[in-house]
This record gives sequence, structure tokens and C-alpha cells, in this order.
Amino acid sequence: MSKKTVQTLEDIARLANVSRSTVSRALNNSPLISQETKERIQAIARDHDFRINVPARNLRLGQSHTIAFVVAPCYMGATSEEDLFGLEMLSGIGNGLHALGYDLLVIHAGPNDIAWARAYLDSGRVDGFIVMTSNHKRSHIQSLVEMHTPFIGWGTPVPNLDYCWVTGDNRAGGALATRRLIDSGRQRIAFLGGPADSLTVQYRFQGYEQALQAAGHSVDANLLVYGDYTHASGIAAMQRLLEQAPDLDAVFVNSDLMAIGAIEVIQSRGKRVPEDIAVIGYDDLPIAIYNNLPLTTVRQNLPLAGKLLAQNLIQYIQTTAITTVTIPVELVVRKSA
Amino acid sequence: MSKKTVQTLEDIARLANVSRSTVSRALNNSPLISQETKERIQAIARDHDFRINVPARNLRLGQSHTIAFVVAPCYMGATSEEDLFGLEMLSGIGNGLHALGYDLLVIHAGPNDIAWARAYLDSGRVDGFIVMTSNHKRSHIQSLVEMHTPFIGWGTPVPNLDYCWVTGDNRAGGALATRRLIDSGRQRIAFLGGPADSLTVQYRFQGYEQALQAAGHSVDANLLVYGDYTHASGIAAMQRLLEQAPDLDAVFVNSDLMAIGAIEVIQSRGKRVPEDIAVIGYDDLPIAIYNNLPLTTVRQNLPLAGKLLAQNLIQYIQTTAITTVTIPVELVVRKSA
DNA sequence: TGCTACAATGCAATCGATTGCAAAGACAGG
DNA sequence: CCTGTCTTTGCAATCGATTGCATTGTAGCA
Repeated sequence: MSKKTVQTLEDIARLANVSRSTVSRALNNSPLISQETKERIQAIARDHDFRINVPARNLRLGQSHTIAFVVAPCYMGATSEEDLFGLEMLSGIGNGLHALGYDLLVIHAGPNDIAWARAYLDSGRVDGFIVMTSNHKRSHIQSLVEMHTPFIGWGTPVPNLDYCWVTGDNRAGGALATRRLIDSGRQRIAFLGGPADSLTVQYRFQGYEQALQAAGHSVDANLLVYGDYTHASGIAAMQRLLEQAPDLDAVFVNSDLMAIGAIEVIQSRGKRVPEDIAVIGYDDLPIAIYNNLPLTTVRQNLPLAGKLLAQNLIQYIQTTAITTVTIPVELVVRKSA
Repeated sequence: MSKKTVQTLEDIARLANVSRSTVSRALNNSPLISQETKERIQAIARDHDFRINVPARNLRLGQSHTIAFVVAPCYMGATSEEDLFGLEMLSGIGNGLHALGYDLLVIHAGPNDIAWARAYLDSGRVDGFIVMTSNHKRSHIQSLVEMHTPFIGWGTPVPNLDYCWVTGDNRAGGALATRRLIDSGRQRIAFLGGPADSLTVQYRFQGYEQALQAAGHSVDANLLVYGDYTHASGIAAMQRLLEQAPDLDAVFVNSDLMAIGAIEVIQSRGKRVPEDIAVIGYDDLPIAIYNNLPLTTVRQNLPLAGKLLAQNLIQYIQTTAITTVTIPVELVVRKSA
């Protein structure tokens, strides 16, 4: 690409007949410079559309003004529940960072090490990280915290660890879905969860439980079943559910993928959705919208999440203030419930 | 994050009792340094797990060793056909770049300007760009070429413009799908395209045409109809198609989203897929797999595409050699055809 | 007029790595 | 023993921007 004539502060300085310190100060809006000079210099810079050399500034300032978004290395289709909306989230993060003058780097890292953290930090390429909590072992998150790595997590927080995070309100999500089912007159509402040992799932269950109790129902162990977020596990879990409780008339499923599997099973048994059995999913992925039977599902505000991740991480970097935020969740009503 | 004791070349130099030039050369494996010293220094660096300061090196070298992936700013659901597989592609690109020692920056840019190019280049933050051709006006791609911007495009190349690109083989994709339909005995095969003025669509049509002719069939204008890749347009187009040619028994659709819409229409008219009308989509998005009726569709090898984009762009930056590659495409046979 | 105070600007060091050139040491040939 | 050659290493300038401190200029005040 053809080089411009005006490349450095020095060049501007020459044009303006001042020193390069003055130019630097003028462009940074320092109060040391007279209004007049400031405007003159800024005009010159604008006219030659001058772009400051970011690496040089970063070197001098000892920071990179860049944040890394850490993603799992391989996306063989739909890996984890929280991977799927990566791009949508990335967009929010990108905008949030951009507004604060930061750039967004994407790095790929396996769940098996956290060497990337030191590597990227020590080499001065990034100032902090955004990680999907679910992609990392508990112990890794803990290491990050212990090394005082500047990072923020997306997803259900690891308990007893002081770090910045943003998460969707799983309890509210569970309650919202369950309440909808109750309100539409369902009596036997099942819970088809993700992995039972996942906190995320436990919170959703709590929401489910609370909503039931608030309506005078109680939870029936026969109506509880767990999968691993995949389509196949949704099918298997739904089959079990129908055996344990053939009389169920609704099911709150922890992922859209499992929900679609569940619907297949229900329909193959000759029952109708939602007339005989209502189904609510979670995540609001594209597959929920364009499914043959559009899914009623729980959606998180991803653009907002991205923005908060960006803002709070940078706030942490600048002030070491630890913020944690739980963002609201909404029910998208379509055809399945 | 706690600072390490060994941070700079100077620190290593002190430990090894040499000058910092020697350390620099040793770590860069310069032939000027004796094997012995080299190993000694490298060992020290390793033991203190030293990470070189990348911004400083980049400043000195006048390059950033960073590539920007340009994505459209807003993902309101399924914007453009080629946006959806962003993350999968990103993964391939990331790996390709990483292998070559480059980092991956993500920048958001509207289709309405290309100021980002100059801004990022002049500021020295990136060495080149990867852009989705379909997200930019022809004139913008042309501007990029004229400014000698180092970039590579993904998607059908703009004609008569010399630049690096990687694209899926649309002609082959069209032919592959059509041949499959012919081979399974279909007689009246329709073409439901994306925008008629898009080259991508025209190539797919050519594949369709060639396959028909090779089998002794010819193209019937009544079997041709166009949409804009969206679900809604798929529905509308399919309705038109069924009016123009009620006797059709197969349709090759240019996107999975439209294909799903088309199937809805077909089924609502009381016909069966694939028995009465076979449907083949394009892209192999998750919605194709998990659709109620899993879609037979055309898939591009995105991880490969990403890797090639990375490699060829860097090759171009280093040698200004313009490479263009058309990657193969495969048919994924599921239930719809 | 002379002195202080302050506003505006310039000088030069600095961030950390690279690299052309100079210098030092080793060694062989005469 | 001297000199030329070659290998190995160090010195110091450089990339471009920031910033503490010194300097210049100007105005205010007695």
C-alpha cells in the first residue's frame, strides 16, 4: 500500500513549525498547549489525515489497548451451548471495546492449559482477556485469578472466586419459562436439564422449582432428567422422561438443540406440540427460529452482554474494581409453548 | 498481574553476561552467534520463561504481525448468507495465522465506507485484511485494489480486478446438487436462486445448467426463480415456482434458509419431501442438520478456506504474489433429497 | 524599569528490540 | 613475530510517541 507523506509526529511538527512534543500534546488535547496552536495543529493533522502510530504509542505507554477474546480451538458443529452465539457476542464485545478505544484480538486456546495468558500478557500484545467460563476447568479459572490475570468471564461464575464476570440470569430464565407453562394451564411440567453437576443447570432448576412452588405445585423427581445440551442427548432424555412420567404435559428444556430432539421424540409418539406437550427451549439460536415448529425459548441479550464484558473488563484494568453483573433474560414466545 | 523479574532483552543480557544485541541475535537464531552462546542464552530465556515484547519489535520492524478480519457490524439474526459461518471460518483463519506467527484482530466495518482500511494500516496496527467480498460494494473492493491495500477476499471474485481471493466452487456446487437430483430420477428440476444479479448465483446456475445438459435435459424458464437468501424470500419464491410449474419434482435452493422456507410451502400444499419434491440446500448451516427434515445440502470446507485465506494473504504481503483459489465443495446427503 | 509568575513551547531521555558497523580475539601463513 | 582473515561480540543509532524538566516569552505589578 502506498505510503503517505505525513506519517509521524515529526512530519506534522515540521509542517506546523513546532516541536514534536507540541504536536503530541496538541493531539492529546493537553492543557499545556494554547487553544490556538492546538486547533492549528489538529487541523493540519486532519487535512493530511494523519494516523498516529499505535505500536509506538503503546510501547511508550506500556500498554497495548487490545483485549483478547479467548475461544475454544475447534468448532466441530455445535460444540458447547455457549459457543454457538460466538459471533453475535463478538459483535457486542467489539463495539464495546471500540467505543473505549480498544482493539479486539481473537486467540484460540484449548481447555487444557492457560499458558496463553502469560504468553500474551508478557509479550505485551494484550491488556486483558475475555473468557467463556464454561470452556475452562474450574482450576484454570482459579489459576487465572491467582496470577492476577486481568480477565472477565462470561457465564455462570465459579463460586468463591473473586473475579469480574457477566452472566445471564439462569434462575430468572428457569422461572420465566416455568411460569409461562403454569400460566398456560400445564399441570405436569418436566425439567430437561443440561449436565446435573453444572451450576448453570442448578440455577435454572432453582428457577423452575421456585415458580412451581409459587404456584402451589411441587417438584416431582419423575419429571427431572438431564442431558448434555446435544441433540442426541435431548432425544435420549425425552424418551426416559416419557417412560418415567407418561402423563407430563410440558417440558422446560435447557437448550434449543435438546428441545428440538425432544420435540422429535414427542411427535414420534403420536403426541402434539404444544397441544399435548408444550416445550420451551433455551438460547434462542437460529435453529429455534427456523425450526419446523418455531421454538418458544429463553433469550439472553447478547449485544448487551458483549458491551458489559468490554466495559467492565477495561474498568477493572484501570481501577482493579471487581464488578459482577447478571443480565436479564427474556422469553420469546413462538409456537412450541 | 504480577510482573516478572526478567522482562527485557537487557535482563537476559545481564544474566548471560553479554550485550543485548547478542541476546537478540541468539533468540532470532542469527548465524552470527556461536552455537554455544546461542544455546546458553536460549536456555536462560527458557528458564525464566522470557517473552519478547512484541510491540517493541513491531515498532522497530515496521510491521504488526497482525491481520484484521473485517466483519459486518450488526448481526441481526441471519444477515447475509456468508456471515453465518463466521465463527467456523474464524477458527480456520486463526489457526492458519497462528502457524505463521500472526495474530488475528477483528474489526467491525459497515459496508458504506472503507476508511477502516487506511485507519488501521496507517496506524500500524495491522499488516493486512481479510474481507468477505459479499459484504462490500464492488466499488469498495475496487478502491481497496487501487489503494494497493494488502487484503484477501472470501467469496466470488469481482471480475477484472487483480487481487487475492479464495472462494467455494459455486459452479461445481450447482452441478453437484443438480446431478444428484438427476441421478435419483428427477425430471423437472427447478432452480431457486439468490439474487439474480449476483455472480455467485450465476455460477451456481451455470453448474445447474451444465448438469442438466450433460444429462440431455434443457433449462425451462418456468423452473427458474430468485430470492434473497432469506427464509421469507424462500417461501415467496417457492410459491411462485409451484404456480409456474406445478409438475416440478425437485428444487435446488441457493441457501439452507430458503430451502427450509421452500419445504414449508411444499408441505403446506400437501406434497411430500423428498418423495414428491426433492430439495437440496446450500451452506450446511446448523439449521440444515437439526431441521425437522434434515437437509441435503452443499457444504464448503471452511476450516480449509480459513487456512488458505491466512496463508495466501501473508504470502501476498511478503511477496506481492497474487493467488486465487477455488476450493472444492461437497454434497452432504441427508433426508430432503 | 525591574522583578515575579505563569503560560507556552522545546529539548532530550525513554519504552524494548533490531542491525550496520566497529572492535576484539583467534588463528594461520609467511 | 607480524599481518591479514574470519568469527564472534559489542556499541550506538533507530523505529515513533510521550513526558519531566528547562527555557523562552509575556504580562502583571510595584
